[in-house]
Amino acid sequence: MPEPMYRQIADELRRRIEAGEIEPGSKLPTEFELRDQFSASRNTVRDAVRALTSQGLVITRPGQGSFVVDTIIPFEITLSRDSDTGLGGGEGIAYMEAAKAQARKPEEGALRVEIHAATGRIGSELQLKEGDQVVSRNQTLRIDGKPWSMQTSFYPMEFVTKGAIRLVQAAIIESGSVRYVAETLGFEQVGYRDKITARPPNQGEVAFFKLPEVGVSVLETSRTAYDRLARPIRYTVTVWPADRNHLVYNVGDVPPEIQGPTAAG
Amino acid sequence: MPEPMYRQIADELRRRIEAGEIEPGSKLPTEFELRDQFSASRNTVRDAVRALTSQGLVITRPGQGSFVVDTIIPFEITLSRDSDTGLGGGEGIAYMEAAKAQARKPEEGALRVEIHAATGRIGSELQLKEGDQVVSRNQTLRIDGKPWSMQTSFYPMEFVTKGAIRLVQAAIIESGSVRYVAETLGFEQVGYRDKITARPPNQGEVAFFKLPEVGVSVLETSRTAYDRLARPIRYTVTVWPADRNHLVYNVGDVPPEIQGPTAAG
DNA sequence: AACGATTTGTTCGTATGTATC
DNA sequence: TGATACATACGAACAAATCGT
Repeated sequence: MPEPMYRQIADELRRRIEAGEIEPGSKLPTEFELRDQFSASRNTVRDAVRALTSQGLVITRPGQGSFVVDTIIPFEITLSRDSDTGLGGGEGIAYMEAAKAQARKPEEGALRVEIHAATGRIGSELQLKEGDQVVSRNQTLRIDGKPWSMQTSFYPMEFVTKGAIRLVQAAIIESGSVRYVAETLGFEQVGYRDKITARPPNQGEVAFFKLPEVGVSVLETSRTAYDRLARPIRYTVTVWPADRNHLVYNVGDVPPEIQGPTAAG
Repeated sequence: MPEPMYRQIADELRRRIEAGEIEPGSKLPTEFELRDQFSASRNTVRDAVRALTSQGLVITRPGQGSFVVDTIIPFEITLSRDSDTGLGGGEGIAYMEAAKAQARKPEEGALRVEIHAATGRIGSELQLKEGDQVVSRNQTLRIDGKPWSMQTSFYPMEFVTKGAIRLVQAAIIESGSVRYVAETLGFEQVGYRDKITARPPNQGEVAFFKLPEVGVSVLETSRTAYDRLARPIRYTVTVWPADRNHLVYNVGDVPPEIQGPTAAG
């Protein structure tokens, strides 16, 4: 009894997929056909197909069938600072520009502004006291009509009372929030620390990004930005479905990329 | 019929876990107990528990039970260049030092050296011609006895024939491969580009890292390093289980972190 | 718009295997 | 060795989504 039957079936199907016998986007045999092919019960072949979905190789669609996942051309987003503009990568404007450069059509979703008490991570990263308030500015981004990323920035509420009024308005700040805070309050962003992790999507992310419930991870970046006096001025959390986003950091002297992601194939 | 029963059960169990009614590391009721509690069949409660495992909330152990996942203190590894040493973060020596700084005990696994034809991504990133050879140097790293990361570096075989003989020897280069190549051949690394993605672990990674088959993602970083003349001198792929690793990049002027990851809690 | 056929999703019952204590 | 608990496997029935007629 080396391997359970459902694994043997899964391995054989994976072999067929990787050998190109079943092409990306095409339909697998139905569960009843697989049942006959492998002389197993329907439940057992379902276990096999589920093993493949959990590895991100296959998706199932009720009423239609099971399909080999279609290859998505990932969007490469550079999160290190652009040496020309000096802007941080990956946020608002920079993201939009990067998308256009890769011949994609970006759209910004509605901006949602909220005020909360600074809790846990947000409070400690912004070095706030217990009970201090923060403004959160949440925005979604789509590329070519597909939901692509979800970003929430947190600012100390003190920034608003000190004059950065537009932070609490649910309207996009055209020049960019970073520049707005610098011009209004004099807090000039000189650097940031990004922390990156990956995890399965939660229920809200599954719904928003239309992800399968298993087989696709999300990347989460959290960025703390600092001003010249090493004070934290912003904390931004971004969620990126890993099937359509690759994050890029350039460190030191790096030649420009020859082409978009298609060239790297 | 809003939600299928197994989802309702999963949601209720998730609620209990998140409310702290079932603590991290502790045992869930057995499948038979859950069957009685929820008046469902054993198969249905199994579906519920599987939903939780696929979200990384629970692990099941044959003969023992199902357990709420234990919180792992993630290891934070800075991949941007250290401004003092000028070395790239995350590799060999730098990784070991970072681990020690976080009061962890790092160990290096055996080094595996192989020679291959440069295919696909490796060939294009190193700008090699069809049929050119590459040296791969693969190494695993453990922290506190647990497998932590797996790294493979690729160098053009030409480097060896030009004198960097130690690249094909299965022995650790104490001073670091980067410095060795610089000293031997004069290819001094001045920068690198990291591309980061996340995906479900493959079978080999599940086995090596002892990961559950669902619920944990791996981060994959691929680094192309360049010399002063913008020539690629190295391509390194590293796999990091996301449950125990956070990647960090510092961009611009960033104050040092006050403490290890425990402080950020 | 309605219906039937197809295909996956959900639920149950049952039996047996395997890992752990 | 036995008891416990999860894993695998099969069979069956009905539900729900999709598609074409």
